[in-house]
Parts: sequence; structure tokens; C-alpha cells
Amino acid sequence: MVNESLARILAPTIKRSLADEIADRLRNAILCGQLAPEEPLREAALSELMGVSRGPVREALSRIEREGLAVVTPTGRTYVARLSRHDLDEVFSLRKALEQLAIERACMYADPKDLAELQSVVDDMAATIARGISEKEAAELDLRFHDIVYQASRHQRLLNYWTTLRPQVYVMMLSRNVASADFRDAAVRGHQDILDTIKSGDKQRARDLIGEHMRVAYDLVSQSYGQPCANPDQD
Amino acid sequence: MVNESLARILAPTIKRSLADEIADRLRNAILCGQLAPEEPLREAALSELMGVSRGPVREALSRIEREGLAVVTPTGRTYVARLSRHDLDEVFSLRKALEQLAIERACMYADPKDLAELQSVVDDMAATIARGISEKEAAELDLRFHDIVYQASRHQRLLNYWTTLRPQVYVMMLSRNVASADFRDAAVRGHQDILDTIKSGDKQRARDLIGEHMRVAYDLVSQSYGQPCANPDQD
DNA sequence: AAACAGAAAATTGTTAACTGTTTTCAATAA
DNA sequence: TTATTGAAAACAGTTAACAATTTTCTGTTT
Repeated sequence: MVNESLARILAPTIKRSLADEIADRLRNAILCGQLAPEEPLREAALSELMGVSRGPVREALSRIEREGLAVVTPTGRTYVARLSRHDLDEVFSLRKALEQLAIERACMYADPKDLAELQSVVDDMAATIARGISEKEAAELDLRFHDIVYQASRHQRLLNYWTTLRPQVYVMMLSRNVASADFRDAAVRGHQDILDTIKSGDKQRARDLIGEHMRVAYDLVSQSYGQPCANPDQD
Repeated sequence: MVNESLARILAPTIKRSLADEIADRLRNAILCGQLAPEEPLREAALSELMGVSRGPVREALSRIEREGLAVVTPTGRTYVARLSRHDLDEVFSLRKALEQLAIERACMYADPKDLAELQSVVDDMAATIARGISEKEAAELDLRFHDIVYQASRHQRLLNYWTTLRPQVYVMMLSRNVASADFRDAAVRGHQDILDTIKSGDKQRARDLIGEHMRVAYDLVSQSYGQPCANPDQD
């Protein structure tokens, strides 16, 4: 066998089906707001617009639906999802449960490479905030940090679940307030604390910290969603 | 508007696509062991066997894969999944996180109908154990109890996640020991305790109880999967 | 024997046409 | 004007054929 870096360069090209690409393009269009909530997603129209047949579009729509970015009526019509406060509560309560599991395992399994990547994201955050951060940048840096935590948790199923929940979290973060003063002040310190706790290996403290982190994230996003829910989960 | 019972009778027939039905049949075949682990799932062969075209079969296979009952190679070949100890650890750690969220919410939202259904399952368990319970019956009654907890949690996304995880849990429970003496002795009391705690509304106690319940379930199934993992999650 | 190359078969990815249902719209009646 | 009906259009579900890729097989070479 040859050396490792050559193996990486010559590694088998990962097969991406048309459906994968179509799903990516649709997801982007929705996340950028080019496809607004409630807008119908018609297989025929999309396939024509995107220059492919209905098959791959159909498959892509099914993924977009799984990710919660589209909803399907009982009669099979698909529309871009409009996320309500109820959705917000569901997404964040679920996310909290997943993140707590992820960070516990990250405490056990994170290797130096994971830790370095986490630190690099925190540093990026500090630098970007210093020169003025946009909503989009704030959301993407934040999510990238958590992506690495899931990666470090060494739990394929957990990562899959996060991958399907992630786009909804992104949509909600973009609906304002994420780059607010509160965020700018707290984000760097908050994520650095989490990283330090992962390094320390203190699972219980990590759990508590990420729980609080989720509560803060929820509150921040919550302002854009009308009157809050009676009991936004305290424990 | 007419009366309620008539409305129920004349209610719209839920549209089930061919893909839905094919997925059900494939899932059953796998759960019954008629399709053994590693067995290839070929679109053409299955479509012929099941008397439909490849389209619905393709869609069904994608769902079966999502449920973890099948795996797809990088080149698109699909096989019945063989679940390893590593999968067992993943499934049960994830399940624990989901169940803890579910039961907390069940403490808040369960209505008398949910509680009655839970009690009825516990009673069924007692009766079935008294007359000799099979592996299959044990697994199905156990899962039915937890289904109701998720239903009572009033959390659509959480229920969806459970629905995709459930078949893997079922497979693992069937791989022996679930109807063992340990199970028979503990199952009824264990589930009754959980139900009573939901009734009491004590979220923290419910969380702890279901956490312990998951540990017991893990240990029971674990025996069939070779040497245990270093740290099967203690907290 | 083991490794390789090339042809043949098998299999998935993609497309386009067909079928049945749902939705829309316009004409008609209350 | 507001319901109701029926026809037309739009749409998703399904199928079958085609294209591209992967796997298997077989003969050849080392």
C-alpha cells in the first residue's frame, strides 16, 4: 500500500446522485429565502426548472421534507414549511436532548484534532465579531461549532439525527436576533467555556452547560416568534 | 355539520401509497427473519416478487434504510443490516436520550386517555406473562407501552424520531433474553412504576426511572452481543 | 496458482409516458 | 351574492424503457 496522503488524494470519488444535488439546491433556495414559506414545490415545475426529470426531484423533495423544510399535505402536495412557535419549541427541546448526549460523548471521545477544530471556530467567531458579524455568519459559525461536537461524539446515528434537525435550526436562527448585542457578547465566552469543559472531561458540567446554552439560544430566537409557550422546558 | 360518530365513519380514507405498503411488507419480512442479515435487496428482484414496478420499491428501500434495517453501499447496493454491538450501543444511548425527553413531557401532557392506555398495556403484560409469554409478545407489549409514552409527550418530531429508531430496537429485543426470567419478574412492576410516576407528574423522578429502565433493557439485550463496550454510558 | 484484462451480465440511476386523483374554474341554480 | 355542479387543468403515483455503472465471469499471462 502507498502512503496515506496519496491515498487521500486518489480516494474514490464519492458518488453523488442527481437527487443529492437537487436536494442541495432546493435546500439552499429555501435557506436563502428564494423559496418562501407556503410556496408550492411542484415536481413537474421544479424538474423543468432544474433540467432533470421528476424522479430525482421527487427523491430530493422527500429529503427536504424529512429535514422539516417542506410539508406534505395528505393528498401529496408539497409546500415550503412555515415554522411556527410550536415548531420552535419542538426543535429546541429535541436539540437540547441530542446536544446533551453529544457533549457527554464528546467529553469521552474528542481527540486533539476535534479540539483544535473547535478552538479554530471559536477564534473565527471572535475575529468575525470584532470586524462586525452578519446574521448569516453568526448562525453558520455557531452551527459549525456544534457540528464538530457531534462529530467528536463518535455516534453515527446521533450525527444523522442532527443532520436532519440542523436545517430547521438554521432557519430559526436566521429569523433575527442571532447577531444581536446579546449574542456578540456571550457567544465567544459561551463556546469557549463549552470547549474547555469538553477538554476537562467533566460530563455532568458539560451537560449542564450545553443545557443552559440551548436555553439562551432558544430565548434569543424566541423573540421573533410571538408569545412564548407556557413552559419552555425547565430542568 | 352532522354528528360525530357519523363523521368518524365517513372520515377521509387515509391515502396509502404503494411505497408505504411495500415498505411495511419488507419491514415485516426483515423483522420476522424471512430476510436475513446481509441478504441483498435488489430493486428488480423485489419488484417482480411483489408485483409492482421498481419505483415504489426504490422508495420503500429508502425508508427501510432510514430505519436502520438496511444498509446501502457506496455504490448503491442495498443489504439487510446486520446489527453489531456498536449499533446496540448507539441505539440504546440514543433511545435513552429520547425516552427521557418523552417521559418528561408525558408528565406534563398525558391525559386520562393516555393513562388508561398505558394501564391497559401493563395489565396485558401481567396477563400474558401469567399464561406464558413469547419473545415476540414480550417485545411488542414493551414497545407498545413506550409508543404511548411518546404519543403522550405531544411532540411530533420526537415521535418521528422514535418511529425510525423503533424497528432497530425491536430487532435487538428479539435477539433473545427479553422473555427471560429477569424480564418476567421485572417488567410489570417496572412499567407500573413508570406509569405511576407519570401520573404523579414528578419529571425528575420519571427521568431517572426511565434512565434506569433503559439500562436494564440494554443489559438484557446486551448478553446476545458478545463482549460489552468499555463504558456503556453511566450518568 | 495468482494476477490481470476484457467481455458479459446484473444492477442501479434516470427519463418519459401513462393513470387516476385532486384542484381549479366557470356556468348554473338557489 | 352565495352554493352547487360539472368540465378542464394540474398534479402526484406508477410504470416501463433506456443509460451508465458495477460486478461477475472467463480466458490469458506471469
